[in-house]
Amino acid sequence: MVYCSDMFLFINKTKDCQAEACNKPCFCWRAFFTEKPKVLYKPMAKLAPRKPIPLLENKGSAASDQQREIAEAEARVQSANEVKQHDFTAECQQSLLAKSQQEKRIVNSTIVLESTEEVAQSQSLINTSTVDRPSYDGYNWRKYGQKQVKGSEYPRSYYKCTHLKCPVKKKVERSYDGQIAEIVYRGEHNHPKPQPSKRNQPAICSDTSKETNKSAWSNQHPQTSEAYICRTENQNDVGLTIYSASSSKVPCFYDPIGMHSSVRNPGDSAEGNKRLEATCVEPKIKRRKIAGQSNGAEGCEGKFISQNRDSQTLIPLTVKQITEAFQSSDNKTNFLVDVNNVKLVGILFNIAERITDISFVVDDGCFRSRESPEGEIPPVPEAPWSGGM
DNA sequence: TCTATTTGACCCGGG
DNA sequence: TCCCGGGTCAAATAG
Ligand SMILES: [Zn+2]
Repeated sequence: MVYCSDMFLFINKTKDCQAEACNKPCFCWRAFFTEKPKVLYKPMAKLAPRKPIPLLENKGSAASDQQREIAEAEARVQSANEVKQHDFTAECQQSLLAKSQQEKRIVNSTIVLESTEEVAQSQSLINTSTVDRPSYDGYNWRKYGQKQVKGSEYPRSYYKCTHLKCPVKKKVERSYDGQIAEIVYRGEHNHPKPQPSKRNQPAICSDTSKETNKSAWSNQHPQTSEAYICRTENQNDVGLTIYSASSSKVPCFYDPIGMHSSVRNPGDSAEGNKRLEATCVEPKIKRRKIAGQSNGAEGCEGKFISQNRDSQTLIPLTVKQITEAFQSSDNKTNFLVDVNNVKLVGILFNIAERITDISFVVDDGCFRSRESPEGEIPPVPEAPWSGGM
């Protein structure tokens, strides 16, 4: 098995387990890979090159590449959601819709792994080329603010989709070393992904400004209904970063920054229909005048504040949660993960040097793989360490 | 000249 | 009512 280095493995909780025989709170999970961001956050102003860089142009500085990677990571997060849409059965989709209001949070941590290409298939949506070509998330974003949030040690950046009238926004928190601390998407795009035109790609800000640069655009993916992207549900997406070593058989995990391990679950209520609240944007009067608070502007701009709004979040998962990992057979590597006190046995299937699938065994013994039809419970693969889970 | 980012000020809901 | 803090605006700035 060949491990791809610097990749993130995101594990998404897609829905609650509905197997009849299962009374326990287990879930269905699906995973996807993304590259591990390495860029350092540089709070410096005006460092970001605004000019979009033609795809493929990047072969340049490592720094650029790193930046791109971060962006891609984000993109994948979002794309994963798309993927999700495809993979699920109608039933699942309904389930998702039910929760659509909830914020989507994805956690990640680091692990090692291989093939960057990831599970590519599913993700083909996004990336496609192994080569860089950042696809970011395929949408164009404009940064409209940055702020140091109180509870967070990292600055939070605010982005808006640049598409006309598209209400989608995203908040990105990134650690100084480039780790994605959290990404939250709100709303759903009301337009298809923009075509990858080298020109005119509004900075895809995937990150703090400086990184914005070079973006190569991507979007290659089939259109997939992006309409669903943000509406997906999960509040508990968890991600693992797999780190790795090129050919080692056993992944070695490490924790670059001692990341956050908190997996936050928005309170989420599932109800609520996801209609984006229309924001009535009225011409606002300029606010920035003198300190005197002027009468409030009269615009009533709806805010997507509640957690039931569509959104997604990326949260790092500490490596501690990956309690064990090792290769069990020719094309499988197992690892044990502890997510919210739920023990998951992850199995990375690797065929032809490509990771083709990942499945998890929840502590209740139910086994779910991305493609597993609802209710079907494939035999539980035996985990080498099963004795001590 | 144009466009995107930076960044401090402002808005506004919650406590 | 005041204060706090997250989110947003928009002038200034940079490329
Ligand atoms: Zn959009």
